[in-house]
Amino acid sequence: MKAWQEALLAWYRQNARLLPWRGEKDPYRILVSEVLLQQTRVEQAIPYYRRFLERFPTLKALREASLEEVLKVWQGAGYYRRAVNLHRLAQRVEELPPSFAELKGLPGLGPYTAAAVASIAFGERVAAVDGNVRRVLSRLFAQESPKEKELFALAQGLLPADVDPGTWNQALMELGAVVCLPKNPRCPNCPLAAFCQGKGDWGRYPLPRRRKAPEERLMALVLLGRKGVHLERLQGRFQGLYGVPLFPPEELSRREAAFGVRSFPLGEVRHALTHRRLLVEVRGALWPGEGEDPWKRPLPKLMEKVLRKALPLLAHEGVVSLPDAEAHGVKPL
DNA sequence: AATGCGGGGCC
DNA sequence: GGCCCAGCATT
Repeated sequence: MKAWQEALLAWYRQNARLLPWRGEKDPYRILVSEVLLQQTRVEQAIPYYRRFLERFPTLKALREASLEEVLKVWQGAGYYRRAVNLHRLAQRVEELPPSFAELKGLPGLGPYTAAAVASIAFGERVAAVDGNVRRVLSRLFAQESPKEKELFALAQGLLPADVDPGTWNQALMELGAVVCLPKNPRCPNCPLAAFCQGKGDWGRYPLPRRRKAPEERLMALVLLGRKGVHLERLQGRFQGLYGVPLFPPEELSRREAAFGVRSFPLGEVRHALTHRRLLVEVRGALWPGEGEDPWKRPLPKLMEKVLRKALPLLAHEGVVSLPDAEAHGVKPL
């Protein structure tokens, strides 16, 4: 084993954060943690990890739950396909297969998550390359734009013999998460500083690829019926969750005609996604249908904003219960 | 290889 | 406001 590998492992033994899934043996619980951690910071994932496992403690419990129930627990965590895929996975297999190759075929498990579960839960010697590992290795070996395949081959070759692969993978990720940071890396505190070829100008490794999120204009139509708001199951973006009709502005007249209403403006809502800046004009109308209480459904954050903007309409005749809304963090204007 | 998919924290 | 996060699926 090389000196830098010893240094990393020694650092990890001393500095590993105490996280709920550290030391966990149950492969299912490790899987849940890894899926929740996809593109999600540790601090954000922890409460969902606890909530999810309290409600679905085993693969069997998850399998027997309804998708909507699963989404309700996932509400707020984002990337809702992860929840859908986890639910599908539970239907697909009785138990988690103990190998990287088999795990990688399951819904929602790509190369990273399959490798993470295989190495951490089952001890398989396979490298798990996430954004942290990519950044750490890019800097350590001064690689500006390493390709994914090369990076995996490199990481695979770096797995030390006689070290638990799950521990090694986590040590590399931990370093990236708390020392080898994207913006302000703490090189003076880094156990690998003496070995790092990219330390001088860390900004080059890896080279950031920039793109700015374009703006997208949409309209949201809040229809207030006798018993509440008209909700649809959303398609595409926010798939599986619920919300009011959301569409491009040019569809307004067609939508109004379909519902038999004339709408009026309630205000604008801005919502930033990673690759889009949404500018949503919220419109409302009284509608002869029934509708329902929206706060009982899994809603994306955008729809919470839309409904908050529509609060003056919702308060109309007290059809929608404001206490329910406030329980969801919605405050009157 | 590029794009869509959430939400939150940090600068 | 931009950037990034223990990525995956689709094209």
